[in-house]
Amino acid sequence: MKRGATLEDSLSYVLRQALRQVERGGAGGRFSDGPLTWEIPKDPSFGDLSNSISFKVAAAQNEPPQQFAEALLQAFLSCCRQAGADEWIERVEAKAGFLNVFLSRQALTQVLRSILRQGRRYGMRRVAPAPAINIEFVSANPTGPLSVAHGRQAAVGDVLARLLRSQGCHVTTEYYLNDEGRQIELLGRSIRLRYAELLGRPEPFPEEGYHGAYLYPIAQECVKRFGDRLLCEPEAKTLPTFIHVGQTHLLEEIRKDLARFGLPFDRWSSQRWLRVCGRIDASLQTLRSRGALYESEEATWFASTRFGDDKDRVVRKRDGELTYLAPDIAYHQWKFQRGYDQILNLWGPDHHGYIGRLKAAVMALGLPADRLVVRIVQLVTLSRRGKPVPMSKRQGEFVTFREVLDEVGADATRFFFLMRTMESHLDVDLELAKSQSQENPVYYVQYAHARICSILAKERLPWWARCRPNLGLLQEPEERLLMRWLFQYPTVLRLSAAALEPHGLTVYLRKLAEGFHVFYTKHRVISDDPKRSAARLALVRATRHVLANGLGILGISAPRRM
RNA sequence: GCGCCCGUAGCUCAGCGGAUAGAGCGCCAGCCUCCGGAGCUGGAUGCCGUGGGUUCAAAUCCCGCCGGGCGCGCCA
Repeated sequence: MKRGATLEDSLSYVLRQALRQVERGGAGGRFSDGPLTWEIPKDPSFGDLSNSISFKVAAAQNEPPQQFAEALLQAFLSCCRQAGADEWIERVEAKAGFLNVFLSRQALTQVLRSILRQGRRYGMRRVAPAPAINIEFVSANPTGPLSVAHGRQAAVGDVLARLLRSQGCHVTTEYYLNDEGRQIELLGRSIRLRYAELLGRPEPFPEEGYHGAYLYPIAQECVKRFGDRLLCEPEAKTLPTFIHVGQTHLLEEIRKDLARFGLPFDRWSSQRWLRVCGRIDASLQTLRSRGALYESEEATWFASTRFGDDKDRVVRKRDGELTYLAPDIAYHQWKFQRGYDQILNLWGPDHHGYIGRLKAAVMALGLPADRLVVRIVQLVTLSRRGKPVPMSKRQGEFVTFREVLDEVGADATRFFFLMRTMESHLDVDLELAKSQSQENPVYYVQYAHARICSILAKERLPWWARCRPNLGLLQEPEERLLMRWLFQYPTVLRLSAAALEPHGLTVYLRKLAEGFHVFYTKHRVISDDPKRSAARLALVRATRHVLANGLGILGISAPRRM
């Protein structure tokens, strides 16, 4: 096996060679140059890896699939021999058109050995040069507490970053701060009104203001720091003070939640900063020089329809103010200028209509728009024992991310947020998520890890057994199945990263934990047979590494005891 | 009206072009002299929303319809 290549990689190489041989004999097209991917059959009776390329080639060559599969099988076997890979394979079958590969015991024990050698590096890839990827997510306005939907975005984005890093990418996580504009001014005014209210001089509260009770502590702070001085001056003059106090406070709360969730952003970008250093004007200038802006009805428009958008968009309003699109264009131009190979944004579903205009802007700037990928993370609903929990409590109040974190805890919250594909609506049953018992899938996985730790703590082996465990002794079906799961881990990481979908990893970890629990129930690890104990301890130790690595990528703790 | 997401077991959802459609929860029946029972074993449950099409092969891809959710501002 080539250094750094997984067993799966090597077998793909061999398969490609075999296909080339068979194709040369036949009349068909060049399938051997196309993508060749192994599937992992759910049913182990179909082998450890399987491939259905024969159907495609056979259809093109007008040949029965099974007949082609049999020819491919012969070529595959001889290529294996040539490549010296035949020791990894117990047997290969051509069945109903599929090519099913059964790994040898040697291959599986080799997997075990590489896990034990690599430890936390198992499953990691190294790519040179490392692609640079920027992921921007959460980016909630500092005008209130994080919502449950933000929490889901936080979990997905963070795990995506870790997954991509595991595949050798250089990832920057980034939070874009809308620290200027109408919403922020509204925040300042809302705080001022609460402040006036606390001082016994209430004024009518506007419909569109921020009604949430979380503004009272901020108003209280203003009272403490400034007394009633801020009411003596005109609103226009004191607004910056209210905004500053409010934004600082709310941003601090957001950071606290994210920190509790184990999520430190690499970079915080600010809209205000973009404006101050002239980047917004500059990018509008670029658009103008490229003829993508025009004036109409006293406003400035971006001709986004020329770049595939449904309609043109205003960037500067009649009153001279910029719309939110202008700074966002500048922000993305700046991200491109920073030289990323891929720029990934995670947005809520309410932003989906916005993708078109942003892509249009990137194209209009002459930037490679295909490097910008926007994924929508769908909404979260909460339930309790199957009954929906209303997300919006009173006016301006909603169930916050923090409340869920308080009730359920960071580990379980993360796991539940990652159990579904990000583009599906997600329902989290709070009672299920926080129950520290039977039915909770988080504990199922963590329990497997803790169980192994407690076994390992009991290890009392003679030195000779510990040094060179004979892994060939692992012959029980449950042992083989467990090794099969361990073998799949790198593939699961690779596929999850490629699909930009973390949830496959949570599904996998449940299966791995199940594989362990089944093995554990059936067989004793530590027995009076030192050789067998040593082999099983090695198996169990490898399992622990993979559980810990997988949980690590999910950002979930792998407890030694529970 | 237009756009996006979703309709799969009683509930929450995997599977997203391949072999007999799966898991968890819930329900029923079992398993601790022995490494952690937060575990394991067995059982019942399905016109994969619907009608067409593409394909050797469709829950999966394409089109129509029905049902649910969310968007569609010179708000962000």
